Amino acid sequence: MAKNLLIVESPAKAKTIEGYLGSDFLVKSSYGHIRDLVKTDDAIDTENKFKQKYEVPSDKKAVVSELKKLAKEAETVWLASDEDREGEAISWHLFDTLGLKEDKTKRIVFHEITKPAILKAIESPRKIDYNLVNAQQARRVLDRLVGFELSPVLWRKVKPSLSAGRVQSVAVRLIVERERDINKFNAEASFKIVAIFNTGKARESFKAELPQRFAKKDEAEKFLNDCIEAAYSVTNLEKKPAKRNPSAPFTTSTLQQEASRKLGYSVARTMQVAQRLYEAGHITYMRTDSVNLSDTAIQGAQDEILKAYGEKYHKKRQYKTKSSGAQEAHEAIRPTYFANHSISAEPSEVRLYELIWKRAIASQMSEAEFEKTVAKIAVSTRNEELTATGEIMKFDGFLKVYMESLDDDQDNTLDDDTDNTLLPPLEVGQSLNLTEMTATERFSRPPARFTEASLVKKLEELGIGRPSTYAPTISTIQNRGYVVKEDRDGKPRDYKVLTLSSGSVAEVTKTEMTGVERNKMFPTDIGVLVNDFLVEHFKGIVDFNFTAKVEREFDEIAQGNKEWTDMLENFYRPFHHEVEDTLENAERASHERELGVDPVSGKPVSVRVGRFGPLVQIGAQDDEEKPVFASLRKGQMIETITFEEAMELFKLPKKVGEFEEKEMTVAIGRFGPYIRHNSAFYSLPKGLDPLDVTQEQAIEIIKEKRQKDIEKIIRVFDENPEAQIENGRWGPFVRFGKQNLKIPKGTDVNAITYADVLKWAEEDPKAPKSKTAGKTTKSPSKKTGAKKTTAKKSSTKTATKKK
DNA sequence: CAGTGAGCGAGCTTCCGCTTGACTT
Repeated sequence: MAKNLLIVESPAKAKTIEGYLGSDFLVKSSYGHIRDLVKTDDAIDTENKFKQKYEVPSDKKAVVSELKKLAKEAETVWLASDEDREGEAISWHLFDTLGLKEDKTKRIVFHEITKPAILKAIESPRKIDYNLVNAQQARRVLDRLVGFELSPVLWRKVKPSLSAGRVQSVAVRLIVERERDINKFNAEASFKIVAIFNTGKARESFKAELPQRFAKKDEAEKFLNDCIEAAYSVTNLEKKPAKRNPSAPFTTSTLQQEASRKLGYSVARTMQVAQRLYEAGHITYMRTDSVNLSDTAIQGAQDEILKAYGEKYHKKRQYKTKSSGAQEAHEAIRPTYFANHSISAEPSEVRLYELIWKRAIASQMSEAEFEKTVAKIAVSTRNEELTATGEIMKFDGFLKVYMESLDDDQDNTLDDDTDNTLLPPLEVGQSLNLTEMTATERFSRPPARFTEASLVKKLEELGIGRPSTYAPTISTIQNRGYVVKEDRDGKPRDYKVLTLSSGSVAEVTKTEMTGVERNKMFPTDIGVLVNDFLVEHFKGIVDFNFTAKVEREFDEIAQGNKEWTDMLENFYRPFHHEVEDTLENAERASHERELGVDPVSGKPVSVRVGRFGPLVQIGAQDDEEKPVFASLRKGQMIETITFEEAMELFKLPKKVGEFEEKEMTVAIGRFGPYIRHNSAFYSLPKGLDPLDVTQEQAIEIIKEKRQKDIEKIIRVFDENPEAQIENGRWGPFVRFGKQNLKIPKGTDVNAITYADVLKWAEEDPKAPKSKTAGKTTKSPSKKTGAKKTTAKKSSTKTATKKK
């Protein structure tokens, strides 16, 4: 048996480290935390120094008993969890739960998984740092108290099953407030002047712009008119060098942002793919807030850059973290081997790997060098000067491999399409010919809505949440129904363009789409309702600086300058008082709004959140005649819907006639307007107003859809017409009655036999097999099905609950 | 004795951070 048992948090890490150490060491993983507060309300005794009740959750029982056994057999147990607050607590929980002995236990730490780093760590073991452990307990207890006292307030005052917490409630607040900022934003129009000049020589035309804009069309028109007779000349030429530095290698948050911008991945997808890369040994750990690279990594990157691009492209760089809450227990995210420019894996993994490789390599490369030229151009009839800028790259440096994308909101002042292109050779005093000049009406832009990734960025800036929780938090606030991620169509908007060419000024009106959104975060009515309630009654908790404030106190605890129970005492007493006070005195939260009076019935029209979501209602609850209801549609909210929009909702669903002796109904659903006929759904073509659909049009749409469905069928099996091969959205699949079957990779579609279909149908996990057989459980909840292996545990749990 | 108001029933939901599978859709 091994003399030494070394415990780390991640099994992939354990495997790597085992390779570095000799056979004297057995390396195992705790799979993160092994203990947590019990789920019940008595987990913390607030009257008795916040004494906690911990338990080993059922899915950790096996790990704990194995570690216990191995620890007993080992001479020395090395606790090698991460070097941060949570890691220290994991070590302490292991020490306590496994029943380790003080003299047989050593605590070690390392920030990078390299052989020298580990050997060095083993040479300098220490004891568990109980100040750090206490800081973690304070964090854990505070989060539980906040979450488990606030949530029940919401159940009572808003709706059951809702949740609130230090992190999620602030995330929702950010989205709600951004939405309000956008709603109250007034776009201001101004006219932007762009001129195209030429020097008289072929292919030597370029663009210049007036730095200032005109607020009024008249002013812009006057400028263009003044320019008809004007002469133009270069008054000033300035050339200056510019440099651009590469970004630091990825952290969890920056990886999520770039994968979102460049690859269109959700934050959850990014983490899933990164996890696979990590487990396959392609990249270092993906949950990190550090931009630091190990010495071996810096050397590895240097070797690769010298080999692939030459010395001129290399520059050794050390990065420092910007976010204050960072705990830096790991390295930055980087490829394990810089020599692998790419890997062979699933396409999603390859793309993410290449992104990580490029970013890490670029971070050790030299800066890109530019020469920027700014030319000022005088207009003889006006005082203003036009500006032309050109930029040429003198040396590409890191741009040879990597160029970071910009956020939408990094350029939100005014619509802009300044492209820095090449200028022809110019001289001061040189006169220029005007090819064309335009004055285009542009509008100031509202603040950008959050994407999942830009929300993560904001949370990180505020020090809220950790790398391991960004993705789950984003999921939670969507699962609770506080926010939705969706597309919005936007509205057309007219703008004017004045053009001066061939000596006269002409005006045209053009149309652009505004407010088009893709994959953005929008608050729901329930999200707004909960947020406003929390902001009104628990301002301190949903304050953007709350986390930063308590983090400072956690740091003091970690340094041994503060008692963790004192800190909690100071926080909890007033907080709990607010909870009690709110439960007792606060009104039920409601956002009911009266919109007006229905001209037909003379009854009031109002909007509110109902059992199944936001609704409009004509008539009052206590009327003799029952009120009429309609649900709000995608994009409509209680706060902003108008009387006219609300009344429109009652016009649908609408019958549009009969076809094949069945009624046709037009309505708007989750995916847009549709016709329902004989329990089948037919989408309306874009641009057709559902209110205008005639019987003839509806029949036409149904027939067209049927025809298209027929065209999708590749083959029908002779043995059974219910079985057919169809062309689907992602390629061919087999339709077998109500089952949709995947065709296994590499199968020749033409060679599929009916026997194959029967076999696949049998193997299909979704197959509607004999469900009723054998299952006699009284509570058919999701959990009972999922936890077959832990039947024992659930029985003990119910037993403890009874007492 | 009838009507009214208050309380109870009986079980559920929920936090944040650290880790992977094992599930279903």
